[in-house]
Amino acid sequence: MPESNSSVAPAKPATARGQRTRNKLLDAAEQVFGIQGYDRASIVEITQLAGVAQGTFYVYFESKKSIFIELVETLGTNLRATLREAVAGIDTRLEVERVGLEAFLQFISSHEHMYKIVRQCEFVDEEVYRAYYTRMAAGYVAGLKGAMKRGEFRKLNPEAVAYALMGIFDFVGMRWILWEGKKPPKRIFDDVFALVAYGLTPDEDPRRGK
Amino acid sequence: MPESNSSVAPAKPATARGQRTRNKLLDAAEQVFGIQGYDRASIVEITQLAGVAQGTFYVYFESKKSIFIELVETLGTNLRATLREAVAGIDTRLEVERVGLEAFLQFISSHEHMYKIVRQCEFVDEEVYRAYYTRMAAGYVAGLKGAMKRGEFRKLNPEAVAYALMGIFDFVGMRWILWEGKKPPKRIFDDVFALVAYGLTPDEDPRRGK
Amino acid sequence: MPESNSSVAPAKPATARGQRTRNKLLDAAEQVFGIQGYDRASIVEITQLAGVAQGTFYVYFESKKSIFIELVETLGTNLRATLREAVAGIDTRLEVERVGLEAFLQFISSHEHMYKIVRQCEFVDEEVYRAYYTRMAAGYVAGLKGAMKRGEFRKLNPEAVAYALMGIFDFVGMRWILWEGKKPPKRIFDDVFALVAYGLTPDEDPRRGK
Amino acid sequence: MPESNSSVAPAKPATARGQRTRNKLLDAAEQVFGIQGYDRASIVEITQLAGVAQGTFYVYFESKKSIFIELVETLGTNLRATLREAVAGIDTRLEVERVGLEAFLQFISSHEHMYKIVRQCEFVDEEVYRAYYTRMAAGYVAGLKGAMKRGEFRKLNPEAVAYALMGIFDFVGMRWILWEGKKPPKRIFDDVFALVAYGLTPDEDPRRGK
DNA sequence: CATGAATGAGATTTCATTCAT
DNA sequence: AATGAATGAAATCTCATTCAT
Repeated sequence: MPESNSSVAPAKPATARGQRTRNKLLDAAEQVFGIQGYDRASIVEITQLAGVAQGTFYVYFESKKSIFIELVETLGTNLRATLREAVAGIDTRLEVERVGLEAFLQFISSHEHMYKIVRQCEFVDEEVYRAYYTRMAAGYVAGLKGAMKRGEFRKLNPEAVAYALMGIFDFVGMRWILWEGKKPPKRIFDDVFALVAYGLTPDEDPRRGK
Repeated sequence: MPESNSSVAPAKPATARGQRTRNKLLDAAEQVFGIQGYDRASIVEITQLAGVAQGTFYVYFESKKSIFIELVETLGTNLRATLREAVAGIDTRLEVERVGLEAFLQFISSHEHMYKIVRQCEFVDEEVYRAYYTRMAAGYVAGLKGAMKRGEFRKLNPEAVAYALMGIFDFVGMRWILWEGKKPPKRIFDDVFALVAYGLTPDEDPRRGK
Repeated sequence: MPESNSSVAPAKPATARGQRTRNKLLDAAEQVFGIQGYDRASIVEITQLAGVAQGTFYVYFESKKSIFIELVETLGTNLRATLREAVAGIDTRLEVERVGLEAFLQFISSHEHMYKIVRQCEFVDEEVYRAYYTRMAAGYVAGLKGAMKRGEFRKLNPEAVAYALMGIFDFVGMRWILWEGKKPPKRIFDDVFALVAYGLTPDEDPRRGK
Repeated sequence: MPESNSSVAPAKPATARGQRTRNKLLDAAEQVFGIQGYDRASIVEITQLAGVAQGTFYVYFESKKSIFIELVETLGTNLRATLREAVAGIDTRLEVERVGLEAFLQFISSHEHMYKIVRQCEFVDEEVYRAYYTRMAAGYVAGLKGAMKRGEFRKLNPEAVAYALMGIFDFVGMRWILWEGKKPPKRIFDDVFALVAYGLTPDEDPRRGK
């Protein structure tokens, strides 16, 4: 596996046609990485699925690794944006959590490969992998701090809570969406959320429960 | 002269010397798979670390995949046994959870590679990967059902709760043990556990909290 | 990072340069398989003789086996075509046999490796091996039937005769061309042919003998 | 494939037990070489089929090649002896041929692997391979010369005839016994023999035909 | 006599990447 | 911008053979 040495870093495409080709490659890569995993995925397969020649790949991407990382980062950015938009305008934090969970499950339902892609990233570039969760956690922490200060949530270490919540969402998503192939039934969703709600809101909070 | 008929499935070693060699290989494999991940790990590296010749590997294991799977299954079995022993004799379920979390974090602290190994398994053999969590979940579910029946825990779907708890433990372990390199500070541990405790125990339960 | 999904079946070369490379490989393979036999032949040796890099082989052929089979089938097709052309226009069947034997010996004289290649095929792909002789026999049978119906040849089971003739030619070719390195002297050729002629033509046939 | 260097050439077994083990290995080797061919056959497989440990092989045989050659030579010797015995006491040469063909087909019927073993030999040790046919041919030549001198057979080059006959027998054996799995039907046998008979015996010979 | 552990050379195959066109 | 031929390093796996017990 020669490490690129000379060769200029590919520039962004200048023409619309170039832009299109680049996107075809990204889409194909999402499929292939999602199904085969990073190491088993091959550039040939990606280019074939994209319908271009092998050499074309290196017109747009520096390496296999670089397209993978771009993919992970794009997915992360999109997921966070989706969540932000989903909860915009909601005024109780607990409701934010409910809608957030809902939106998260929805997002991974329609990006079936994202799970595997993100997880593979741990082995491809640890830094990028951590950044993915670190940024996600940062978003949570901000929201949680506010809710704790306002007394909506118990006063607990916000980072601990953030990772706990991400863990719950991740595993529930894996169990039902990845393995079952569909979003969890309402009964499961409600119970997961109840656990979260009781865990987060102070006993005396009248709004608690649903 | 390859293109063989799958040759001969390696038998268990007949002598103590053989047993020793096999173990050296397993130990080396745990290191190498843990550091490099399945695909990047190479048999050469494993045998070098084990201090045997390359061909010796195939005296004891059928393939790279087979030693990996043996490793994952052994780790799973050991972890479950450790947890079982840790909580034996404890009579309140909440305390079981606390001790269980403690033991889990302890276990992965001393098997630093287990995390990555288990996660890689998703890409190596999906069935084995699912079995790992399915069995773990089954253990939880049994305990949770009892606690719910006795009124110690809220009545929620036990499988949902099992995966939620595994998710919490997994992510907290990742964040502190994997990334930080040490067990989470008491403050974090307590807050994670508080979240779980409030989430699980009914409001009126006098034993709740710590 | 092997353990792939059979990757991509090599397409026919798109450029003249590619076609040239593919042919160089086929030529080299004929030499190497002919001298070493299938199993002892190695891809390295073939590519070295062809003057290309090892990986280039797999640009044009799926596997060692596939190039070998292509070789056998090509040889069979060429031999049959050569025989067909050699006897075209000849009107007595006995003369056809004489010219055919001549042409056969000539063909293997100038394809010194063909013998060993075809024989190895029995161990590489039995079906291809049988097809080689089955097709050859079919050609014979057609001609023999006609000659028998016209009374030129004795009425004998045509398939039996076809295999007997192929056996004679094969063994005579082996004894003189393969082992001696040159075509059998006239005296041998004539006696072999006499045996065939007397065996095939009815006693009263005035044209019999030479 | 290391070539043996030191290590003493294995002596013939001293005990009856040793003799038994050696024979078990030879029998197993006949099976394995016959089914897999020389190169694909492995010592492990032979020893497993023989029910002994891998190392035991080298107590009795110097190498893979040496057991193979012993096998070929034994088969050749046995075949020739069988033919000799079958035709002993027969006084017309044509009848000798008929009975010889019969006996040949019978022999290979009951040594199903012999065909492939002998053919593989061409690629293992050319000298042994030629000796196999050379000796067989020598037997024929002797008999043919006599028959020709006595006027029983046409005067043709005896070696040419010998190889032609061996070719016929070989190919007929291949077509019916190897491929069909049973001896050729009487009709085929008779026609093959008729071809031979008419080819060999002078026209005026009153005994000709059947 | 017999065993089974150990070796290491060698074989096929894959694939990211480069480059001339 | 796009192509497809070519490369060569590296990976997994096989197996004849040796050796200590």
